[in-house]
Amino acid sequence: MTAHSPRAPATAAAGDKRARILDAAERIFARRGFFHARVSEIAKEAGVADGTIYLYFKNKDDLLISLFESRMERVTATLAAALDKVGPQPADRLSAFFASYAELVTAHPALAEVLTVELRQSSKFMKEYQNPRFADFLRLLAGVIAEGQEAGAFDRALPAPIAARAIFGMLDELALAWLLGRGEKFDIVRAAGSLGALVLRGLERRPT
Amino acid sequence: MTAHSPRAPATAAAGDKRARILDAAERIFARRGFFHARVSEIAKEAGVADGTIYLYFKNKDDLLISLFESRMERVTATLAAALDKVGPQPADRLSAFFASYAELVTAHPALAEVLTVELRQSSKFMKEYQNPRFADFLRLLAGVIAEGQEAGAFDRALPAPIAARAIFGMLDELALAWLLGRGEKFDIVRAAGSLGALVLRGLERRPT
Amino acid sequence: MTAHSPRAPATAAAGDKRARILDAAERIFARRGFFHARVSEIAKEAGVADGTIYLYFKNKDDLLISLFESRMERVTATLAAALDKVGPQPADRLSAFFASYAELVTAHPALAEVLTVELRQSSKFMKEYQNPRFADFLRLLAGVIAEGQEAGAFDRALPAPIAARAIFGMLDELALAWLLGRGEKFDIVRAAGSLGALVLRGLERRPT
Amino acid sequence: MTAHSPRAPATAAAGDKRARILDAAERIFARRGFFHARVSEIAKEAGVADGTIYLYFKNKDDLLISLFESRMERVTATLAAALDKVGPQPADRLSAFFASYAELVTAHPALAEVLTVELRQSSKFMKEYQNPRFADFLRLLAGVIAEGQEAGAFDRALPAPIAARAIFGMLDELALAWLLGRGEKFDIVRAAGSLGALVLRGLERRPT
DNA sequence: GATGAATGAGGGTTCATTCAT
DNA sequence: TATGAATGAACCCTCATTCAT
Repeated sequence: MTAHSPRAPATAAAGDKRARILDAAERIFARRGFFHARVSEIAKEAGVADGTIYLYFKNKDDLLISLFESRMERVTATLAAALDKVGPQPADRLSAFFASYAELVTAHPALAEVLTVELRQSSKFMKEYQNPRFADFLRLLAGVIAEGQEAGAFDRALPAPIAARAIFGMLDELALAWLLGRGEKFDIVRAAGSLGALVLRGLERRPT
Repeated sequence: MTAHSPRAPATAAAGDKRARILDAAERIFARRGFFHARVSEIAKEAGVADGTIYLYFKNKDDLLISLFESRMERVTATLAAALDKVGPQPADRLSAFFASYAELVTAHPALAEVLTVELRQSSKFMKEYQNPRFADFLRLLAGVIAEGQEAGAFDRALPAPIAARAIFGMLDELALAWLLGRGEKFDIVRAAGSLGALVLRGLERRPT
Repeated sequence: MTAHSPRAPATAAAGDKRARILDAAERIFARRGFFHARVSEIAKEAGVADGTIYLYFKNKDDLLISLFESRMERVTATLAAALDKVGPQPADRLSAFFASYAELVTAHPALAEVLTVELRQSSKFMKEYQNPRFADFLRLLAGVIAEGQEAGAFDRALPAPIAARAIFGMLDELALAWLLGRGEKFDIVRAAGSLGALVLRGLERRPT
Repeated sequence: MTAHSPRAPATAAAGDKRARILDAAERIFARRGFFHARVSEIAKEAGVADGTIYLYFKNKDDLLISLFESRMERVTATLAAALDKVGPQPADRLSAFFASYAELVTAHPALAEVLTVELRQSSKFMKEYQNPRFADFLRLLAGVIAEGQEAGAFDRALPAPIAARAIFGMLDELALAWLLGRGEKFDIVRAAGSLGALVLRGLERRPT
């Protein structure tokens, strides 16, 4: 967990440099994939020396983890802000989640590619690392569902965390299809809207 | 794919060898991940010499692709067989798909791990390779949905191929959560059942 | 020295097979060079199985040596025959040697390429192997010069074996230039004629 | 050639490193031959890590080509300097060329072995590579002959470039014989002198 | 802090050779 | 004799990481 990264950069330049490396890593990881990405390539893209990366990150794995944490934090914050803008109705909040996620993907495709594809790369990442930022993300989504269940609006058959996980799977796969579907890029925002409606109908309690 | 399999597997043992290598690769890829897996490790697991692998597969990438094709073919065949056993009702067929997928995951966790995680590994795999077996799989699922739409049972708001993709994302993520959730292994078959019901309610046309 | 090659092929087919392998090796060595040539490639070109080559030759090195011996034997025999056709005059004999060598190169470019280039390849060939066939070749040429010296026609300043070696160097380099000079192929027969005349003038004793 | 030498050899030691690798390659190639030489062996001989070689040379082939260029450049410069010391008489200049070449071989046998034997090794080297340094060398020698022809001292029957090539062949073969003739090492300087005289007599125009 | 030349362990792949059939 | 599938030792090269400057 980037224990040795300067958490509180002494100077603005240092803080700037860490961010520049993360930005570069995002582009290179998206373009080449984690394993094919070269540390020297990232350094070049960031405009720093190879060795400089090791002043901010313990190693290449740590760079991926730090990138993931940094971006996932932003994603969760962005979605949380979007949820804050809509009313307390569970249906509205769930719809907003779907819409905001799709907009994020279109606005930041490199980010989406890294989260979608590279997230599953490092065995360290998948098996050892506990991934607290992703847990935060899932908690936000599960919260929306749990609120709906508690309010009596949503069915309780499916535990909220599992429902959240499944919904993330939907959105993630949708993003992947959109990112890789070179020629035939469908309208992901519209598709997310329809999917949101589908899930909503599926969750809503029927009047007996 | 494997353009250059030995001219003619003269003996049964030779024909067996390709399968043994694929089985070994499945286990090693699941255990270590594609990039951390060593070709020599796979050879050892298969009980063949390193060089023998290159008699059946062009290179390590080709081994992954061939493994994926072989297994995805089986998965699609298994699911198709399961669909054949249930009646023509779209709702029954979709439910059967969810249930069978979850059963496959519990019956073949190494296979599931490879399909779930390693599928997204090689950039060659993700970006260059057209992936016809996965297309077959999606076509099977999309077919179930399209039939429901044509029969007037399912809503037409979402194109069947996109719905299929999203449903795959759900199941894939569910499988991943189940596979990696070491301690807290939930009941994936039950969860898939609930998810199937959810999707079904979401898809079904409401009487206005 | 191909001790284990069947010196006296029991059947015509076997003798044929050994010759076919040598012919194939000549073409492949000329095309690819000794080190880049694959034994399996030679086998394919010869229309035999890989293992068959090892029934006739101890190993790849032995194949090169056997090829060299076989061809050098022919070359020496051809040149000796050419010398037999001209009179006993040393000048005529030396001229005939130059002319015949150039004609051999134009008639058998693959052979020339192997002798010219591959001859210098294997360290075994260059340093360990005593090369009796090449010694025969040089002896033939040195003999022509020695006869001239003994007859008082040629100068004795240069020992005949060294003169022979230098003349071979001339012809060998001329052949190499001709073989590799893709576009600008000069007339090697004419050039050899001029060179022969030059050497002749250089060797002839001047009337003081 | 070596397209990617380190950006700027900051220190003298770094500039030295490329030269040390070339020196080591010269010794190892001479000892083992290009194909049997191991890159790790050259690195050890040079006192650098294996990977360091790839900072200065693209690959093993490039190392051979660079070595050849470096050495041939020196050889041509040395011979050109020797020619500058003698007068303008074509005969003197040609004799000086023969003598200087022989002296070079005795002074730098490893260099001579590489130029003589390894030059013909790589098919890339022989067939694809244009070999500008060898062309410079031949041009120097052809220039001496052409000057003699223009001055009316040498016969015009043989084009100067072909004569130069043939003379190189003589000297090259003489060097090879001397290098490999373990026990019976003749006096190459004396032999080159006699050969030079022979060629000179052969080239000189006779008074009719 | 910043640099980037140097390191060297590690691995995918090739291919001469063998041997059961 | 002939085959060709199988072997496995050997090697070139890559690239994450270090450390002297």
